Amino acid sequence: MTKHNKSFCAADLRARILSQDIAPGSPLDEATLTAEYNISRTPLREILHRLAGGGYVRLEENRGAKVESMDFATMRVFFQTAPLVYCSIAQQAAENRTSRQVAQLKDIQVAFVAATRAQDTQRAGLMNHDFHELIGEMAQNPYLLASLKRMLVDHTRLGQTFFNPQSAEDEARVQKSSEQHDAMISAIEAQEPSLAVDLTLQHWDLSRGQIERYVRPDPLPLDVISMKDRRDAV
Amino acid sequence: MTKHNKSFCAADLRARILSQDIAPGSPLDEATLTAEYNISRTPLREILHRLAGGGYVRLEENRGAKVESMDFATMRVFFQTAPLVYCSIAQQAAENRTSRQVAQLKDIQVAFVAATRAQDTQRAGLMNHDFHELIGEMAQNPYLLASLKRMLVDHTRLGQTFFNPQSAEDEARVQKSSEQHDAMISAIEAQEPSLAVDLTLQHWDLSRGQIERYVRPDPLPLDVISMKDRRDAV
DNA sequence: TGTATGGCTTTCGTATACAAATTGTATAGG
DNA sequence: CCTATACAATTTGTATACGAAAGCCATACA
Repeated sequence: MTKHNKSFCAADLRARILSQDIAPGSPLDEATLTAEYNISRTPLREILHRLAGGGYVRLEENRGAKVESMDFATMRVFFQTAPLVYCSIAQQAAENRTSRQVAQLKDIQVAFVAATRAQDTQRAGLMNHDFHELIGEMAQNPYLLASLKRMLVDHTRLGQTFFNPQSAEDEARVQKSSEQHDAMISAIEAQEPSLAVDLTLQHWDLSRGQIERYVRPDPLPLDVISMKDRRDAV
Repeated sequence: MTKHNKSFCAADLRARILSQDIAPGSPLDEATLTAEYNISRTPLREILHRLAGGGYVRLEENRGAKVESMDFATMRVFFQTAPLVYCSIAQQAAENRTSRQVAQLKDIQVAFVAATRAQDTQRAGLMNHDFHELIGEMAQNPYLLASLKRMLVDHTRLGQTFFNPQSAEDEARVQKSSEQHDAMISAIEAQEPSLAVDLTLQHWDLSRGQIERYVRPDPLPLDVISMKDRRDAV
């Protein structure tokens, strides 16, 4: 580790934030990071500013950098806005994609499938992220791309549990997600915007369900700490 | 000029880019700017990175910073996307605005009207920019806000001629634009989303017409250099 | 016992010096 | 006369040292 420490640091921080390896709200101490990645503070601060521009990090004057956190108000807005942005992007991606980009997308999908097969949750999440980000670039729309990228930061963090299947149903959903990716690639390659939009909506529904299950999981079994017993104990 | 040189530099560069005082595509030389604003290269580079994050500036590795340029492909996308983003923002602004923000918006509108009265084209453009950016913040939607901000950078640059009226009709349009602002403030304050959307569409149509007139102006009069004479001359 | 104030530590912001990379130019060879 | 290559000059990228601001803790006073 001598020369491309800077780009490695940037990519690694991004990956660690997306995978929640660094939790939302965590402070990012400059001294610690410079020691960890063996770069000096100047390039590190440039990286932090870039990550801040992309919505990964929040900078506060004289108070350092923190990983951007998600409150409930933002989550509500996230669910409101996602279909609009994702579908608009999908439509334009199908219209404007280049064949070179389609080839790239297929490569990413191969890597994504490999990661899910290998149970590499973190890499699967990152490859899924890159998959959707590349669709965003296919749309050739720098304005909506800005929205999409910001949404994906939060989406990837929220969906981190998705690629860590705990049950047979979970595994079936990951499989279905992968199949939807394949269908989206076909629709985009064939330049069929309305089909791409339909598939995107289905993909969103699947992902939304998973996030909802994560946010509102099954309650703890009542017979372990029964409400009645607790009332008696007080 | 001793201490807040940095924030001044950031604000001034932003204003000069938005007003096309620094033309799209212009190189931003570090040495020149550090001398001009009397700050050192480290904070200047941070400013350039921030401006790059906002879509004002493009950074290329080892090749410095240039003002972001607009090609024809992007302009086409701009016209496609603006109604969607502006209307979505307007609707949510009317739903989610705080009364503090409404007060701020009125202040900006006062400054905007004053600038148009004073024929201060550059300041009018900037106040118009801030007006629409604040509406973006009212929407409380960080995802769409990213799109809006990027659109406004290009919109403000394209519309730079708008507030420099050359004819009675031009002046009437500026007046109408200002009245539309007032109506938008009312709709947002009264929390009437659908009215806000209607007004936004009208405002967009007015602005779009002005941009189209700017991009495709009246041709030069043919009797100055007649086509016939030119053919004979060759 | 609670609060306010003082210095003390830690962390962030800026300047400057140095290293690396790119571009322009001049010269030699075809 | 054109082209290629090497060297010089300019410009960008990085490291480090110094200055400034914020947070913390202890102590003193109400």
